[in-house]
Amino acid sequence: MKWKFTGDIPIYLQIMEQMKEQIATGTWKPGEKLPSVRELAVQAGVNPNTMQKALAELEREGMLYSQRTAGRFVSENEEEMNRMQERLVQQQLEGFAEGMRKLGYEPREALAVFEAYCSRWEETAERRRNEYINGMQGSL
Amino acid sequence: MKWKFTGDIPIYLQIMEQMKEQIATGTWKPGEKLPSVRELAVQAGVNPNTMQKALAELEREGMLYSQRTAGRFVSENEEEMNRMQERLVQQQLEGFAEGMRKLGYEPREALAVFEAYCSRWEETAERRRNEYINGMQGSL
Amino acid sequence: MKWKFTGDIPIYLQIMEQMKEQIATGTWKPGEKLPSVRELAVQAGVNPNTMQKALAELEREGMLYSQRTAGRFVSENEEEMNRMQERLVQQQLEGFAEGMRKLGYEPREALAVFEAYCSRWEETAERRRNEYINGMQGSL
Amino acid sequence: MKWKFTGDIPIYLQIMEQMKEQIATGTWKPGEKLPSVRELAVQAGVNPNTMQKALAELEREGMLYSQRTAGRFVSENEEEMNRMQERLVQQQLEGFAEGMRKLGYEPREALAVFEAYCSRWEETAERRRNEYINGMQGSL
DNA sequence: GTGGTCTAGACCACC
DNA sequence: GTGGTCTAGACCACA
Repeated sequence: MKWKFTGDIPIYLQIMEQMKEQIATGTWKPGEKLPSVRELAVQAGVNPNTMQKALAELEREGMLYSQRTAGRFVSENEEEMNRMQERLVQQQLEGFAEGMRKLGYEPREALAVFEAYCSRWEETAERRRNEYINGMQGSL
Repeated sequence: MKWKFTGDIPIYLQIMEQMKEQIATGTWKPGEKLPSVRELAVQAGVNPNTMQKALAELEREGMLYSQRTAGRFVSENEEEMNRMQERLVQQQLEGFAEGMRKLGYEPREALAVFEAYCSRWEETAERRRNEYINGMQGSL
Repeated sequence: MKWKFTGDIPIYLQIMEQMKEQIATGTWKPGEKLPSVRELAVQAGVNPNTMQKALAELEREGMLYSQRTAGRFVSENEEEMNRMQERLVQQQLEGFAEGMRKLGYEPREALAVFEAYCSRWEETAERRRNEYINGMQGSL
Repeated sequence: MKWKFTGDIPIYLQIMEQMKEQIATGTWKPGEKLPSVRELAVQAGVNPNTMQKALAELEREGMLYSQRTAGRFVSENEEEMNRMQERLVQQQLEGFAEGMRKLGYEPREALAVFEAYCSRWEETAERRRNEYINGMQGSL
């Protein structure tokens, strides 16, 4: 696991976010055992207190559970995890819709704008891919 | 202008956000004179210093300009304002795409999900409209 | 006389500066009679109080003198004017030397840098002149 | 660090200027940790808020960066700092050229005048040095 | 009356 | 102990 922090957001929040990402994308599987707090803290280069706070918070949110003697694990309660995931997605959607509304866009308009954004994004991704391939060929 | 603050974000940032909304949606027109710092502070129920900080920051961002003895005005530089608006939209788009990516969604997938969200939203809006009409009829 | 004001410096100071420039460059000659305060204020588009303050200040500095009934005049005391001019120049020199010193430049180094600046300046001026001439020719 | 303030310029601007000087002349090195806001405020004899404002502004300009719980540091981005330095020099040059222009001097003329100023300055410096040496000898 | 600056003193989240 | 935010209240130059 790679950790990267920016200066102006509480570190424990950044840790939580990055852990959620690991779980959502399946890098960390349900039931998997986490390293100890101390080890994680060392890996991340943060104060153990800070790591502890992040894990405790994630536990409160139901993403992790701890067995007093055996360590901490990614939650296995699939239903719970799904509900969690769904809630996060819902938050994203509402946040985006609300943000765009404040800028004067109706949901459908926001949708159109985001569609355009996706197209632009795919285009550049495509271009990069080609450049990468050409670069490879050039190096032969 | 109505002000509403939540406890966990600096007030001056919330003021800035709400003012941007007023300008983006055209409630405040370019060139329009704002109430004095003191008056705005009273309206919002915050300390003049806090309001001052929010306004100064918005000024730094180019949304407002001040004439030291005459008051503060919404920026008239239309081009600048458009660029501002565009930047805010871009931020929304990128924030949403990034947020969804962290939840395991590719941009196109996020688009589909948001499309579904829009449909749901329109449906409820439609339903509410009908209920409203029916309610009206019922009250006759 | 053309007036141009920027927002973040007291207007009366800007008036003073621009008047000094007029006098230093000989646009206004010693002994020349100035328009009335009211007229100047109208020309400059400022409050008569503001213009009055600027003129009073210039008078205090010895650049103008007023005859109660006849109006205000540019000072004729040549010696005084020369001393004034010299003082202003001295201020510029010292200010520049001090500013550069704070940036780590000895006077001689500052001189060299300014020499380079002059060369650059002349170059662009030259280029602009040529472009102007060519533009003229092109329009024939 | 010694602090000295004059009454007619906002204190926080004077603080900024003096800090820039410290950094430009290398008294404060890139990456170096600054004393805490409170301590600096005490040293300078100003209110912590005032010091905070000055530091925040310098941070906005990229001369400093802060880690919320560890303290404030001089920026390490050397390239950025060089650009900063260059910009300050450029400001000095343009300010001087413009100031002299208003007094009726073309850039080259200003250069000549400044050259004379440098010579005078070196002369007095030389004289002072000799007096100092003689004083030393005299005191034997 | 306007924006701007400053002081004094407080509280907070974070590490 | 650190930076950051906020309040309450004051003063100033300017128009």
